[in-house]
Amino acid sequence: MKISIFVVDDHYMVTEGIRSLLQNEKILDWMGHATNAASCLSFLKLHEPDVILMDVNLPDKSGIDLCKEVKQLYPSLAILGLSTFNQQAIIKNMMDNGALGYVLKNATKEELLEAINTVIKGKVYYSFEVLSAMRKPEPNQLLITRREKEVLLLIAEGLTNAEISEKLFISIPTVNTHRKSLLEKFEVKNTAMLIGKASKLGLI
Amino acid sequence: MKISIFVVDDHYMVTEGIRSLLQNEKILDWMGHATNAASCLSFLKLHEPDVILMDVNLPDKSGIDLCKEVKQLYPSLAILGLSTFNQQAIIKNMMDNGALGYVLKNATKEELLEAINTVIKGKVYYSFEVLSAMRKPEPNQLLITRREKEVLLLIAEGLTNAEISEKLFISIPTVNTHRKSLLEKFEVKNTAMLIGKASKLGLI
DNA sequence: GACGTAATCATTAAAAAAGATGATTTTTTA
DNA sequence: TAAAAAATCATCTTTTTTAATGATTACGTC
Repeated sequence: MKISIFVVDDHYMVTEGIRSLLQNEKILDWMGHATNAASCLSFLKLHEPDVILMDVNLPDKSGIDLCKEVKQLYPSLAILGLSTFNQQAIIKNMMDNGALGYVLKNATKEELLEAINTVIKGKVYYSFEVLSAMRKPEPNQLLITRREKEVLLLIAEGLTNAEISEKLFISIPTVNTHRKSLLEKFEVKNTAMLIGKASKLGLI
Repeated sequence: MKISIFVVDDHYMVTEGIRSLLQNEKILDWMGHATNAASCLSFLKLHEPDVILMDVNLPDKSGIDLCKEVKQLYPSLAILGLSTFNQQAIIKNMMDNGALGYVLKNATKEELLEAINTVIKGKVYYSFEVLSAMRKPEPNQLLITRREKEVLLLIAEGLTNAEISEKLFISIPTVNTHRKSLLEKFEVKNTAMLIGKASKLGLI
């Protein structure tokens, strides 16, 4: 039986590249592509692919959110995360929200086929490069708590401690505590570095 | 006479997508692709394509630097910038360094062909979306001066005013002045927002 | 139900950044 | 070369952040 594939990516060159790579595989059935989350969801109301290749960055919502939604609506569907970024935070987030695997956009045809064949069986697939990135003993960015992340986002928006404390209904010293934890966990020494690093990691 | 095309992009899916899009165009001659700046330069020692499609983000050096180098070595070569990002700062930078046009990775086949046919004649090409982005009266990010940019980078690295003043051999008040200009030009109210915005714009 | 972590708040002090104004000297550029 | 823009420095004030310590409460997990 054929494996049906659907791709969600806003870059036409990428979807076309994938189509071109996979078109001669007799085991695969190309169902088309969507360029945003909304049209992906519409498509899924009418069709049911076996595997979705899903970009992490979409114009209307993040691939991570879309992944979550799709997985709730169609739990049996296998989702493969797709991105140019090889970053623990993003990858982990994607996997936590239901993706079964993760491949980079510089993956070879062989990697892509292996990924598809792996997730279709319900197993987890990471490409080689992703694995080696995951192994790196990166700082503790992933360990930041819910509250710390809220504070981080507000800092990035330019709010001062006083403003944050108002917005979150907590005291200024508390905001300060979170702020200090963030500096520690990110291993940086001030706000500028914090935002820089968080930005690089795609957290803001 | 055929137009020979060469692509520099580290994402295999993208180069494959472009190849697939262009393969049936009789007027074009596909010369292959490189996945990094170094192999692009090696290739150019042996061959001379008419047009290069060049990604802005390469693993070994930025497309902007590569663009500059290639243009110095082979002035007659037409370079088309290629990126997922539609940002004035990057686009302007690329064009200033010798690119003749700029297309996004979600460009259609028609756009791509038009871009190639335009730059081969020595004319400038912007895709529709790029043009509309350029028209937007974005802040004054592009107008930051050399010195301001230096200061910006050091701020992003986490240096304090005192440290920056030492590094650049200027007084602390001067650093402060630059810092304040940066806040103004970026239309932000503190360091956190500054770094966030600069990061989004790909300046750091 | 004990334990660890997260989240909360407090106090005090030092360091750094931001805001306001003004002024001089280079550099660029029209 | 004259005007405009950039880079430099100064003073002073206010706001904000960072640091150092300590402590209580809430919550989920084993």
